[in-house]
Parts: sequence; C-alpha cells; structure tokens
Amino acid sequence: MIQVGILDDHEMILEGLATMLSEFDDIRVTGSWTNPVLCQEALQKMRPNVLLLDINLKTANGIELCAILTEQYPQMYIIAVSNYNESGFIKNMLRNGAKSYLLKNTNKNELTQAIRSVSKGNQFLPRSIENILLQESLGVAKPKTSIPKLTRREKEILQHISEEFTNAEIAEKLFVSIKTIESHRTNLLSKFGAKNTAGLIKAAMNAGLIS
Amino acid sequence: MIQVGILDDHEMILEGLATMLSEFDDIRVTGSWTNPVLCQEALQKMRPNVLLLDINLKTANGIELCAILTEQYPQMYIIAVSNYNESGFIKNMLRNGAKSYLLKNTNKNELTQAIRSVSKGNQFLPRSIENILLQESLGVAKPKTSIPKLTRREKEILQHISEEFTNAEIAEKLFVSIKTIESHRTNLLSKFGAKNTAGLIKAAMNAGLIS
DNA sequence: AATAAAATTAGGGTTAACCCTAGTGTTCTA
DNA sequence: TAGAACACTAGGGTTAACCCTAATTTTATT
Repeated sequence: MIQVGILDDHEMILEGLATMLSEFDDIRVTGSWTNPVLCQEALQKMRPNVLLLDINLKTANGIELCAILTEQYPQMYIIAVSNYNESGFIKNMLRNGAKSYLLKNTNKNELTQAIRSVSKGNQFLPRSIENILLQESLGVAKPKTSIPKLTRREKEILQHISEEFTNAEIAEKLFVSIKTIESHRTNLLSKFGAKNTAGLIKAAMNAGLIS
Repeated sequence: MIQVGILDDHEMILEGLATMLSEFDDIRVTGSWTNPVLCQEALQKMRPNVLLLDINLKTANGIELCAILTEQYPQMYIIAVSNYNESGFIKNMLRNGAKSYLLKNTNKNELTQAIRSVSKGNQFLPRSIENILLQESLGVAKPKTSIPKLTRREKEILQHISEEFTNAEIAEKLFVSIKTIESHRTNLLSKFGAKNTAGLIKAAMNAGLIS
C-alpha cells in the first residue's frame, strides 16, 4: 500500500486527486493540505511514501520547498505537479530532488504510473515532459515564460514605462540621454521576448514584475 | 436531476470535478471537455442545465465564450470557474451572462450549492466573492477604475494589440486603413484613461479584458 | 419614419518607439 | 591581474504610435 500526501492551494485539486486515486487499491491518500505549514507539521508524524507537490503555491515557493522536504525526508519521494511546461521549471524541480514532474492536465493513468514508479525510488517523466527537455537540449525550444533576470537599471526603467512615462521623461528623471533609455528598452524587449510595448507590459505583468 | 457540463483545459480538474460531483444523487456530469470546439459541438446535441466554464482557457477567451454560449443557449446556466479573484474578471463574467463565479480553491459544499442554485436560474456568489465586490464598491479596496464599455471593433483591436500586432498588421487583417486602427486605438486610450500602449495594456489586463 | 447618438471609417502632421551599431565602465574569475 | 562578460551609455536612421479633424454608416430613440 502506497501512502500519498498532497499539497496544493486549491481544494478542488485536492478533492479531485483524492477521489481520482480512491479507486486504486494499492494507493491511499493519507493526507492533503492547502497550507505548507500544516503540511510540514503533519509530515513529522505521518510519513507518506509519496508527496504530490504543487509547484506554484501562493504562500510558499514550491521549488524551494521541494529542496527542503527532500533533504528533511529522504525516504519520501516527491512528484511535482504544475501548470508550467517550461524546461526551466522542470529541470529546477528535478535538480531539487523531485522524482517526477506532471502537468496539471495529466490523466489518471499517468498519475498512477508516476506514483507507483516513484514510490520505488525510480524517476518517472511522461513522454510530453521528456520531449520538452529533449527539444530543448536539441536547441529547438524556446526559453519562454521563465522570468528574465533584469538589471537594476532595467527594473527601474520598466517601472517607469509601466507608469506611462515616455523615454524622454524617463531620461530626464535619470539624467541620461533618451538614447540610453531606448537601449534599455530594447534590451527589455529582448529579455521578455516581446516585439513591442504591448508585449513587454503583458509579459512583465504576467511575471509579476509590475502591477 | 441536474445535468452538468464542464469545460476546462486541465483533465485533472475535469476528472476531479466529475468524481467530486458523482456522490450527489441530484447532479450528473453528462459531458466534460478540454477543448472549446468539441464542447460547442457537443452542446448542440446534449443540453446540460449547467456549464462549469474555466475562464482562462488556453485556446479561447473564456469571457467571450461565456457571452456567446449565454446567447446561444439561454436555458443553460453558466458557472465561471477561475483562479482570478479580481473584481474586473468577476464583473465581466457576470455581465456576460454567468450566473455564478467560483474560485478554483472552492470546496465541494460551495460547488454543489452553486450548481443547485444556478440550475433554477438563480444567481449564486460565495461570500468571498461577494466581499470582493462589496469592498470595491465601498472604495475600501483598490479603487479599480470601472471597466469601460468597449465596442465590438474595439475589443477586437485591443485583442490584436495585446498579441503584439502593429496597426498596419491589424489593418490588413481587418481590411481597413491603418488610420482606422489608429482611431480605434485613440478611443481605447481615452476609454481606459491611458496615455500610451503601456497604460492601455496594464489597464486592460487589470480589467480582465485580456490575459 | 425622422433624427439623434454612437460606431466605424480615414487623412495630415507630429512625436515616440524601435533597430543597428558602438564606446566606456564594472564586476567576476581563471 | 589580465581577460571576458556584463552593464550602462549614446548616436543615426526608420517605423510605429499618437493627436486633431471629419465623413459615412449603423444603431437606438421618439
């Protein structure tokens, strides 16, 4: 009997996963939490063999949490569950000790396969995820939605752009040439993979860098 | 017996919702789709009383879809299911005909309440959602600028702008002059109280008109 | 059916944004 | 401590966005 714990912000997902798994005799959901703190408290007493871990929790960083839990409970194997299909997230989670990475649009079959495989300490990646990594290693893929690393100046200028200031106005504020601002702006477009201001603002908002 | 359809990108959510609802004798899930096109095809034959509609689909705009489906099937009541708790999204969905708005972290109780209430044609909003709207109307929360009413053409052009198309490209798509697009664009700026594209995209995203 | 209001269309002229190139300064590391 | 990598600066030239004005078409109202 494989004991499974689940940590996810959404109660709907918790209940969904639990009911999905309830039909399998060799799997039992022994705990499910919407709160990382409660989860960690519970893990001290009850030790599931497998933990389904949401990667984008509201109140904690799923990626960091994965590293912490892996170190703390080396005999508990973690399956990352995420909406993100970017190779960066996948590699990060696997590097931080996750044994498997599933997208939230996974199906029952894939899910149980992953749990059974991981519970024995094996790694399990669905073909779709393997393909993303393969594509990337071949240089085919796009390093997209991952949040780009901005310099101090770029952050500053992005903020001003989002506040509807023109290049000339920003230049005046920062005591530099308009051309300098334009350069930073070009770099911002490039880092976000955007073609113009519309794409830049959209990407920056989605990345949570402006509001 | 209330017949329920579900449209959501994530199979996990579909299976989860279906199994969650399976324990209630008065509710039956008669169809679930990850694809808006398949959903619309199916709706022509089978007519569920209630549709659970994900607001942020990958392949379609859930908000627009809501308006279309409400007009097409006035006897089918729609419950919006979303991750977003911004008042803009909520008001937009309700304005477009949704009878209820639930967050994805809703629970079994709230969900069944919503379905039962909505199936009779009543509106149902959980307290949490009501509070967001109340807070806003009291001006306590973010003084979110009221969502401007856009014309059909303006919505269309806004969408294209957000997809990084230039005025020239949009003009070509719509078979009108660049100058026409520029006019619409000016009107959009005016309606959103924005000074430039940056402000426009920010305002439109905050209003939930684009994602 | 008459008419007002709103939506869609578009031109002329100006300003802001964007592309390409490149020098100088700063920081990290072999 | 030399050298590479990155950050910040800026010019020249082109394209896209924006402002003001206004005609025509569609929609709503009486």
